[in-house]
Amino acid sequence: MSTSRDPDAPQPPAAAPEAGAGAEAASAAGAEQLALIREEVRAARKRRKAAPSAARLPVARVAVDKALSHLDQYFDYSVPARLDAEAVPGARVRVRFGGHVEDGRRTGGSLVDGFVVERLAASDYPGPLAPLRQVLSPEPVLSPELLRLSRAVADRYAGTLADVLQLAVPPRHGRAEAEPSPEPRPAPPAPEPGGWARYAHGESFLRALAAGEAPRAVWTALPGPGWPGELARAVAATLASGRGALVLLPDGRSLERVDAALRALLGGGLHVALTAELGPEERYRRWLAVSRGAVRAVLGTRAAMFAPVRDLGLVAIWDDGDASHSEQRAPQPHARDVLLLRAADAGAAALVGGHVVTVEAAQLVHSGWARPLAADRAVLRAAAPLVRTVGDRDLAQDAAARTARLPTLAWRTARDALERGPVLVQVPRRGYVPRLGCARCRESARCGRCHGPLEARSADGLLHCAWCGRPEAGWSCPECGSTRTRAVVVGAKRTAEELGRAFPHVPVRTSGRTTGREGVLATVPDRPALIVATPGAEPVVESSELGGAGSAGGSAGGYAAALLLDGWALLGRPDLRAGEEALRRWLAASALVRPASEGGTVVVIAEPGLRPVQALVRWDPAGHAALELAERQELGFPPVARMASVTGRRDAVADLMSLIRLPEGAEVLGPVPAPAPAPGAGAQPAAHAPAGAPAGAEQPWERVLIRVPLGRGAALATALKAARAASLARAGRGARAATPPVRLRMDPPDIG
DNA sequence: AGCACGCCGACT
DNA sequence: GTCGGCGTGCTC
Repeated sequence: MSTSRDPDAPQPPAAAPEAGAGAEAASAAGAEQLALIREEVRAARKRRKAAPSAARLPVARVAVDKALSHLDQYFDYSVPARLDAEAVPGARVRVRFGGHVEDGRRTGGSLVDGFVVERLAASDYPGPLAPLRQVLSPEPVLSPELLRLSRAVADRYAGTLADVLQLAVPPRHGRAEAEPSPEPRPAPPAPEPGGWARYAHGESFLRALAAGEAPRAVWTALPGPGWPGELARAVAATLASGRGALVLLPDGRSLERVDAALRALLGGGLHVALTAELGPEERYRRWLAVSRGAVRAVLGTRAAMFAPVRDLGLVAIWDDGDASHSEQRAPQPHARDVLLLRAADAGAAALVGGHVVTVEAAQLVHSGWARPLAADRAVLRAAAPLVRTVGDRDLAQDAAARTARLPTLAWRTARDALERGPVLVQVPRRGYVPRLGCARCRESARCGRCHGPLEARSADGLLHCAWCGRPEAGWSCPECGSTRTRAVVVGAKRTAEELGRAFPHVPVRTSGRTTGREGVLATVPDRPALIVATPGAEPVVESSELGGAGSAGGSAGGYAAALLLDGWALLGRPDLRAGEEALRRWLAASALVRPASEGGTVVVIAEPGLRPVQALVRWDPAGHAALELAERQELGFPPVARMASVTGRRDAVADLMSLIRLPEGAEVLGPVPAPAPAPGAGAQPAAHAPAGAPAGAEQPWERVLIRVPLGRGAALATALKAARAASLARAGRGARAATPPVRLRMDPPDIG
């Protein structure tokens, strides 16, 4: 690293004498020379100290890139005159941080990166200011809006600004930065409504976007291949109003579909896609084009949630229930929340869409913040496939199901559909945690006090609550009164092979991370085949418009049928969202099937009486979400309450909990034993104790859940942050080094 | 995280 | 009397 721009860097004096050799070095002459050198160095330092500061606004307030939880604050530095022009607000700088004062001058410390937050005429810091060492680039990458957003996200998630800035500002790439960004293109004309005409308020939503207004909607997308086009038109309408748009997709495949739709609508040059696949240089190039205002529309995966779109007019998220919208790095913000913060800050429109409606989205409607955007029942019926169920009673009477593992109805449906086109078979992924349910009716077994899930944890044979840890001695099913439980889990490893045997003359292909050797397929041709896919990896059927094997009748395209075989595995997950998640995956697969009018049929192997199954049969995701929301309200579950988890070694958790000043109405659940996180999973790698460490050093991990009423989430985050800072400050150095810090998580997704 | 300051035991 | 142990606190 060049030090030419660093005046304080230790440098040899200009006429450094050669080191004396042998005994002569210790002579009086040598000592005299050393003193002379020392004098020279001091004089040089003085000369450098005289380096003038900038005349105007000589102070730079800097957000230092050090994720110390008790140091979440700005630091002021003086701006040397030579850096005056470059040290603009938002610029990346390098400063010396953490040194000490030695006869009036600063030594030691390490160079850290940071961002200039603002330039000031004077600092309120009483001590002498250290100078900025280097301006890495005058590019103002941290705009005031991005800083405001990062601050808000840090506060909401009990994280530090430094952590969020790591997510919000991509690493610099010199070559990309040196290039000019393309000329901004003129705004396109407002688009025709297209598929939005199928929705009750679709056209008015699009008109409002084009008119520069800020409508907010929870969009229940119709089944079929139309939704990428609808998103593209929403973007185009926003661009037409002279504003920018940001659309987040859960994965690269869905992003490519929207990208293609937008290209078909507007041509290229008006938008960019931001995904991890691009690599750092190209990603930074595109990010800069957005930051500089050269491109006003962004399609991206979750890391693009911070994309610095200018004059933000619309934020949109597709399939907000998909787990990949949740950032894995601290402080683990959720893309939906970040987008909603941005919409509120910028006065932008918001579109939360998917085939399913999440409870969080339903709450946006319930609170009046957003309006529902859905099609009338008649339109929906014309677009949706027929959904049929196979429940336990059907299975019990079905000898074929026991041997072939494929119920008769499913087999017949597939056989008939294979005459007309491809058939999708959705099978569960492996690795789901078994959960306890009623042995008779499979209702999930929950704690009588806090409604957490019960688990058979220890050898004492008792059931324990996974949330509050209370043993549940006399559980009985609230539905049917049975007192027996059983693990509710299904494996379907050999589904593909078994199907192959059931349909010997049909090609079988697989799509999925773990399932097949082909990996995840984006598309499959529109011809008879069995496509076995895990949830989220379902390929789209290629459009048969241009030749191909399509029928002459002008088919809408899609699978002729889908078999959803993973019902129990999905519903049996130890998760609050199991029902919503099952419905989400079923709807995602079913939305790829042709309408019932063209013979499209879905068979789901699940009890027809269950709420998500009924919602699938009636294709009523909004109704399902409303019921879920009402139930969460009753039980005090998120998102009606806000929750946080505190995970760490027993002492560390106990210490933090003893220091925290909880907001009013807070409820502490636990602690309960928790698995020690994998080293790579969290922010910091867990320090391994040396082999000879005393046995007491290896403390078990525990987790506490804290639940507060809606509206106290911010207070809870603040309290957690303060408690962690106090805990870190109190812990001795040795203790701090030996114990990995507690992990705080707002809105934990995996609370059972 | 580094790094220095500060206040108590064995040494030239 | 000092050298140095690491407990405690600060870093613009």
